[in-house]
Amino acid sequence: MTEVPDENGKGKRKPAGAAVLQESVTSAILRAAFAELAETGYARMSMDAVAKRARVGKAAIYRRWTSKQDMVVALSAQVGVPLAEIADTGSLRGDLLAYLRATSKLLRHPLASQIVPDLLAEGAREPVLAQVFADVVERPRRERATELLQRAVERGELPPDMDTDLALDLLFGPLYWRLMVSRERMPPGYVDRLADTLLAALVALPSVAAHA
Amino acid sequence: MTEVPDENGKGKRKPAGAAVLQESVTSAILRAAFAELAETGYARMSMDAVAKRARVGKAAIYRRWTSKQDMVVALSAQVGVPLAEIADTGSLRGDLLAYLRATSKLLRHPLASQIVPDLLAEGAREPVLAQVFADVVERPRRERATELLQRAVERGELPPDMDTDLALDLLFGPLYWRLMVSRERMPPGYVDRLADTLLAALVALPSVAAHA
DNA sequence: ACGCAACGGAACGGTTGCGTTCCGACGCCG
DNA sequence: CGGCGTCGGAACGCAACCGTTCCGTTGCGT
Repeated sequence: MTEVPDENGKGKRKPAGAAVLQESVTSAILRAAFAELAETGYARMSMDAVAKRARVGKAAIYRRWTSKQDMVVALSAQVGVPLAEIADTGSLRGDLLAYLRATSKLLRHPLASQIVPDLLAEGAREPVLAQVFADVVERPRRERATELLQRAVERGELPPDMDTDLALDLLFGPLYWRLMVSRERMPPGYVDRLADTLLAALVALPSVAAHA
Repeated sequence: MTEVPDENGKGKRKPAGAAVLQESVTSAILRAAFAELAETGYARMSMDAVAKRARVGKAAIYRRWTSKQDMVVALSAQVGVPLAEIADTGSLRGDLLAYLRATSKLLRHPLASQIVPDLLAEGAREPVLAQVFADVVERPRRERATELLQRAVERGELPPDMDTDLALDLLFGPLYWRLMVSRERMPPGYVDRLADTLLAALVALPSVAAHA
């Protein structure tokens, strides 16, 4: 159900459409759905609007996916994967900065910044959305960040019995709060100061066993 | 437009309804809208459903508010205000713990935890929702937390030139991330460990002027 | 005792959306 | 060169929702 057909199936066609040259119908639909999702939100997004924006008949959409939900799930799966790379810069502080900068750039993306909170909220009602979001965004990010912390432990920059669970919340939380919830602008040097503060917080982190 | 009429207008009535005894029509509507908002989400919430759940005619709703948006704004304004109290326990650590516990309890409320992210996401498209959310939830919280930090400065627990902006993100972010985004359960002692870590982070906070 | 005002409930017209179906056009593949 | 499959587009039936209007009922204030 969820599979996205390869670009160009058996029956190929030349561009044909007016403006969108050289683009397959499938990718035109997904691109339109992405934009529409950002503008309108999942709940209000209409398939007619997607078809219209993609200069496509609705039949072309339902030939590929069985429903709006199915299409959005496929779209999320395709978009979510490539955004989970974190570089190894050789030091914890460098890795932190790289991660914070990458995340900040991502969360400032005009489309993503609208879609992420929307799908997150909708996920509370449509479990399949929450699932794909967890699998395709949340988990990869968490894994990359865990590797980042593990590298610091191996370098001796962090203690081995560190509370990873809490550390991850410290990495993700403040930046997400500022950019997605509070939505205030970041003053110059904000990311650098955040990195320094997180550095201090991480080395002061109680071990997993600590209870008070 | 937004004003909520006093309980019981000129033409009073006894309960009349079946189950909901002793409850004014207005509060029955708001209660139903709150529940419906949590279940369905703002975009999908229907006025018919609210009326039905409140055992009320739709006319009774539109006699009070002009639209769904108007009603939700009034509802948010009424609910949002009382949740911004933070105690003065005499020490920064005590205040932090009190704040974290209070917030954690609030964000675990089954209705609020559904409504908050939903209205937040919707606020990106309906500015009036974002506005009321900022005025009625965000700003009061921010003010209380600023007072918390200010008290710590006066006690000498934090430096006076602290970067308040960054400090607030550290206070709000991790807990919000865990409870609203990641939505994983909090292991025993989590809040205490978070408080200790934040304590360390706050004293290590660079001053406002610092750039690297 | 009476009238007024708000009540619950049902129905309205108009709009919107979903998912399906049908159409004529067009390109590729054999 | 002829047929097959997909194309864009329009229309369909059906359901839901909005906001309004009307109805007969019910209780409070005078």
